[in-house]
Amino acid sequence: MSRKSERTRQRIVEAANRLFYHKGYHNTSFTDVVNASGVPRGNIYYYFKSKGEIFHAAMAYRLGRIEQMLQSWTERYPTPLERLKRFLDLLPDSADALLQYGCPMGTINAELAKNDPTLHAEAREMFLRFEDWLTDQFAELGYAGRAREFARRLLARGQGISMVAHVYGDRRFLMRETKLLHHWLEQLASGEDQAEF
Amino acid sequence: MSRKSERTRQRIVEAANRLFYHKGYHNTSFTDVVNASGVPRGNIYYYFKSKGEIFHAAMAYRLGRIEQMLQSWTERYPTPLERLKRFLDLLPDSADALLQYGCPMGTINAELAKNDPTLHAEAREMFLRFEDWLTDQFAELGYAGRAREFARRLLARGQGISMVAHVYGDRRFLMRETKLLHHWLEQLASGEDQAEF
DNA sequence: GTCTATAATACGATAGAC
DNA sequence: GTCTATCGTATTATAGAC
Repeated sequence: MSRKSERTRQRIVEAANRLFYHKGYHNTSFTDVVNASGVPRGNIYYYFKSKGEIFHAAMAYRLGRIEQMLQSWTERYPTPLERLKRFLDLLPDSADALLQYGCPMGTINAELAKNDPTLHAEAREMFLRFEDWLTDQFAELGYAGRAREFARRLLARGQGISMVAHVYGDRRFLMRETKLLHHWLEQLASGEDQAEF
Repeated sequence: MSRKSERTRQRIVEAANRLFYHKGYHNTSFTDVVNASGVPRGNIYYYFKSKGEIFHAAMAYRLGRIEQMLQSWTERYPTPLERLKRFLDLLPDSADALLQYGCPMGTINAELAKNDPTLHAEAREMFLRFEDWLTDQFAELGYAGRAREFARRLLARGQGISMVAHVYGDRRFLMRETKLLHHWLEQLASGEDQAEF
């Protein structure tokens, strides 16, 4: 595959990925992808033979970025508390997009979990990567036995905050609730587990 | 409008409402509604002149049921703590549907908030009704100044739990996290606010 | 008010020239 | 590898007989 064709393919993937986030999967048409990517209509079928395959490529692209991000956090921050707090910073850092389109991971999963098991399994992988990484951090923090429980709980808290902030368009809510999660993590790190959350 | 035509109209609304929940709005076709309602094809256009109008009717239907439910809780349970705990019982009570299709209120809002402002405004009304009712209960519990904050937080917690339980298909998570929320409410009712959550 | 037939368009996908 | 023209189907929506 030539360098130019790789770039074309990547243009399609990134355009489709953006549209799937901004409009949802079912509400994104082939024509949308064609227009957004600038690639001639039939040409897309040279790279992907169906809409499902484009989705597959978009999820692979996202997974790569997520893994890259998590790995960079692991390298940059020496303590699990710092890493977990960096994770929480995703919320304020991407507040604009979250308010307008919701969580890129949560909204696509909620849409496809209804009745597209194959596509949903690919979308769910994003959750699993985050969960594994968060589990590692909670374990290193001293909660080995409950690390996965805490990880899943933290994901759910983030999803709830993103969802409600999105539905209400409420930036202050997003910021306020994120602070609460910081407090929780600090309590956990200091050994004061009584809050339980 | 005759009694029969009212029944026909209602059949359409209920079929569409169920489909919007089970498949999502954009993934529900007119043909789906025709098949599910048993009403002849063109006949639907006698009652609704567009898909958007069917959605409007479906949301009005849901809102009526929500208001009916909240009012019955207000009448049946004398204390705000009992009412709030009844609200939490929605999660285990509808666990089967939540695991398969997600929260009926959350998923439709997440889908339409992306880029359908008119339809989204109608879906958001459901959140507002719950929030107002929850706010009343927290106020009566003695947290007048923070009642709306607590109401929105409780909604977000429920949304996060529903979302993650849906994505993972994890019923035990749903049950476990709901218990945590019960503890929170009990702490609030007993005046031990230090947990903050 | 009810129903069938069908229009008009948008959809995902293909064929084939270059 | 690239691009245009177009296919067959599913979509929303209408016309008009009863």
